[in-house]
Amino acid sequence: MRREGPAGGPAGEGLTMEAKASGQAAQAGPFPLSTLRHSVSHLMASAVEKLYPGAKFGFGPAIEHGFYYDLDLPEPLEDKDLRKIEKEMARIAKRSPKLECETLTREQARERMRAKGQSYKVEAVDLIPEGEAITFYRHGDWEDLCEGPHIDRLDRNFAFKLLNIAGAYWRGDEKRPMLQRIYGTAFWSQEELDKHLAWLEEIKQRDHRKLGSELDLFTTHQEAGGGLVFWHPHLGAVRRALEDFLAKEHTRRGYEFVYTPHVMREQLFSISGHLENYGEMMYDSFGIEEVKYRIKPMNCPGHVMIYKSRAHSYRDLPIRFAELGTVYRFERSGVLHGMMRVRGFTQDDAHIFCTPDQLESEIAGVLELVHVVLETFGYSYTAYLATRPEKAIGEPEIWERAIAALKRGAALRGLPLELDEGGGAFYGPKIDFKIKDSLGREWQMSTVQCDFNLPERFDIHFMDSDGRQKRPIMIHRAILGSMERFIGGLIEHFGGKFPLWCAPKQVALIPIREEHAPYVRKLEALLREDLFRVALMDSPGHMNNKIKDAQQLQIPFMLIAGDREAAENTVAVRKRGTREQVVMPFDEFHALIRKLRDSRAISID
RNA sequence: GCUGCUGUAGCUCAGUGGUAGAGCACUUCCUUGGUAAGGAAGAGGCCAUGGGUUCAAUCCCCAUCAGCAGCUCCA
Repeated sequence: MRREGPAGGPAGEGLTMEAKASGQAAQAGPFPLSTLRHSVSHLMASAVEKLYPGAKFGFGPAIEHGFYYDLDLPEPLEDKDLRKIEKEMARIAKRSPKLECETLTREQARERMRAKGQSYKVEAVDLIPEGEAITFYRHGDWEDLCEGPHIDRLDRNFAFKLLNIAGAYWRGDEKRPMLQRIYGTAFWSQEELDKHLAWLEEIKQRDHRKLGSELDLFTTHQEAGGGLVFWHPHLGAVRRALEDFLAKEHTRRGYEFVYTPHVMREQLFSISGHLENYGEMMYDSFGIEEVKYRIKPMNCPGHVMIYKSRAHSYRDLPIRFAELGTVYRFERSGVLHGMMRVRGFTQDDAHIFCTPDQLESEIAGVLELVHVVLETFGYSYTAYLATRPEKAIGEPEIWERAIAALKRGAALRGLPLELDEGGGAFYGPKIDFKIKDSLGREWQMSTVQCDFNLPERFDIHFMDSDGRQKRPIMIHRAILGSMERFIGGLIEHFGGKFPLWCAPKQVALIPIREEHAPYVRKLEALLREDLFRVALMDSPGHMNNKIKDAQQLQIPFMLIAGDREAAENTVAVRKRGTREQVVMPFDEFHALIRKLRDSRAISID
């Protein structure tokens, strides 16, 4: 899933100084929030110039949750410099609050920027389209080439904070110089700023890498290599629960599970077009008895092999092959990120081979499954239609047919589609889903892709009712995307508080004294027999300590048992995140959690 | 890959140009406790790896590996 990062993800990196912020926050001020933020980025730039004479400026737009400014400075900035800059900003806002606008001709603008040695700005002047006004905004003795608009005065009431420093290529091009980017944010009130900072803090607390170590979920290892995830038993349990759920939903919808090799002859990927179009993502070949092999970056060729293994009648179609297929892709070291961006991952992949007539209803079927699965986790979503990218195979007419089929499939489900121009896979167009998590962040995961090309390349066919060999169509689709990315996202979505059905441990058993251990061990046996995952905390030690441990591990239910409970066959039940306990017969508790589990309830209340 | 930063006990982190500490976790003993941390003792480190500078390097320099904030690119 693509991370539309909250901590200053580039909402709109323009070639102009235009603020493209969504301005999602309530507009409590006299100007739109994005206008305020854009003005504060100017204020920041002027403070930087004061503190670091000779600074050169790039772009400094407002973005989704704040603003940034790209700067070329002789020295690298440190975090503590941000506080210094903030102080200087406050001073400038008080001393020269008035923002004024001036319109210049292109030549004047170029000359003025050249005179100041602002080489990036000189370039920026030429990026302004013909016929558009070229304006400068000034406060005090600092001015910036900028389209505006801005707030009128910098001494209005607002609150701001500079957040972090990072490198950013000039104009987003990795072949160009790297500038220093300062991210910050601003609001019309201190309360709103505080709320935003609390949100950022919550994101930090829920970071899957942090929870991953606190809850003993997964690790990566320097000695094993970056981007390779080791799933510990706790996360293994989560994955197992998801896989069981998926297997049921797929079987119910006529999918059949297959298993294909992880390495295959290089030639296969040459036929499929992967080598040519996806080669830079693939690991080098290696020889087996003089023949070149590759680790697979995708599962499709393997599924085609199975399809090709015999002749098919139109009566066989659609054929739906599903596989939790593990693939390996080269990712540059700097992009690796916990479980979210890795080099080896498992897709909940499937390929549907169908006739042209079946295409739309099959697409609609996939969309239905996507809905059922995402709903189970409480995700809302938006669907995007991704069209032909620059690097693509297949004739444009074929692409048009596929796009039309996706549109009609979505229409069958009444699913509205946003457009993602040029975002398709090299072999066909697709519908991608962006989900919104409990912190309001958007991620990309599910995908449905139409493919007229692989059937052609592998020359697969079916015998139609008219006695002619025809070409089937392939639909590639993944619901979760990758287990790694999806479950990494789930950790953050739930903040480690998994629903009962997929929680690593579902019930903690805590005897009050050691002599109550046999009773809780008896309960453990009953629960395990019913396939519950139980944390039996019967080692010597104090009850309070065990309660603390169980709470910290976010175990949904704690059962505490002493003399009374053992005598009456009851349990004192304490729910995750609460301090109250309810005593009930064990059987009643058992029935309760069975219902919660089997209904895959999101909440344990 | 690029820019900047980081790597000390299983985890979170102190610290020093003369080869190391805390809390939690772990082990053992004591404690028998009714809803978030009982007490004591012990064990645990080639200070990421490889080079260099130095009488001497965990500390300074270089490279490599891994991580962090981003950029670029993606499930």
